[in-house]
Amino acid sequence: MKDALSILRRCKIQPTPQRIAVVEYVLKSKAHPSADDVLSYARKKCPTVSRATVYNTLNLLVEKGLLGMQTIKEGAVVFDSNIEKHHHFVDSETGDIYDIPWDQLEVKGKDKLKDFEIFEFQVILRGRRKKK
Amino acid sequence: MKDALSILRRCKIQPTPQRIAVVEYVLKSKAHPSADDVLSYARKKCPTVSRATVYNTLNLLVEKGLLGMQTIKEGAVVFDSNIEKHHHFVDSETGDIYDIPWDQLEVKGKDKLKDFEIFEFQVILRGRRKKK
DNA sequence: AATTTTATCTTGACATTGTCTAATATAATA
DNA sequence: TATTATATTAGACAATGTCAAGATAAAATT
Repeated sequence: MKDALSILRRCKIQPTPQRIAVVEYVLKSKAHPSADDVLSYARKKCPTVSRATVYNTLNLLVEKGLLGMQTIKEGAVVFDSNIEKHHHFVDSETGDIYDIPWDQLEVKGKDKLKDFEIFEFQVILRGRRKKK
Repeated sequence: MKDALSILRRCKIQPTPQRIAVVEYVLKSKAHPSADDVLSYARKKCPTVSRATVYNTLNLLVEKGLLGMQTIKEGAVVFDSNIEKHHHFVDSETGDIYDIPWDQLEVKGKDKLKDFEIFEFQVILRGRRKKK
């Protein structure tokens, strides 16, 4: 029940060869592919698939909750005159970014991550800023 | 002692009108400007300043530790077939992204952030993956 | 089956973010 | 002043993403 076709059907997304190619790759991959990675793969199965279709399909999958989307990679950067360590809160509506003082949050459990040597970390929160 | 000129001198960055314009804006702004925001402002003071110079200067400031840099905004996105909640670890050398199971980390203190209504959050860690 | 309607795809144009190079300008040094 | 080193510029380029218009295909209706 994990083939691309039935996944699409189950989510009421009309299956097409293009969408199947996208889903096959993206839902199996344990890496974190970029849209362009997906495009490259999809073109192997479906050489005429267009960039727009890949983007549309990925967005569809995200809307349906089948796929997560993370803005971790570089590509759009903002600068921060506050060079104290701090966390960030992003207003989902406006995109505004607020600094959260470092000592307001505590992250426990990092020392249990044996596979990783941690240079730095931060908490990113998203939501809505309350009006005063 | 907080004017752009002395800041640049103190850090042994040769002051130029272009750099001063960049520093003035970026070190005072409490918002989180993008490179393009900085460019726009810098051109008010220094109409001929080029995109390259702004980028160069921002990178210089980051290298010297005068400025923080965050990749929070959208612009380059990766997708994630793991739709369970989880945190992320980014390998600083390779750029590889690893999922950290949700229950491995705990973030305390969120309820003290009275000004914000939190829809979601995650911890982003950066460092080096240990080889086995 | 034929036609209309609807959904999907493609192409190509465009915007944004960022890097790079070659040429020029400026400053520092001898 | 002549030389050298450092900064700046313009423009080309690449990557990521959005959008609109027309072409295609599928579904629904008659």
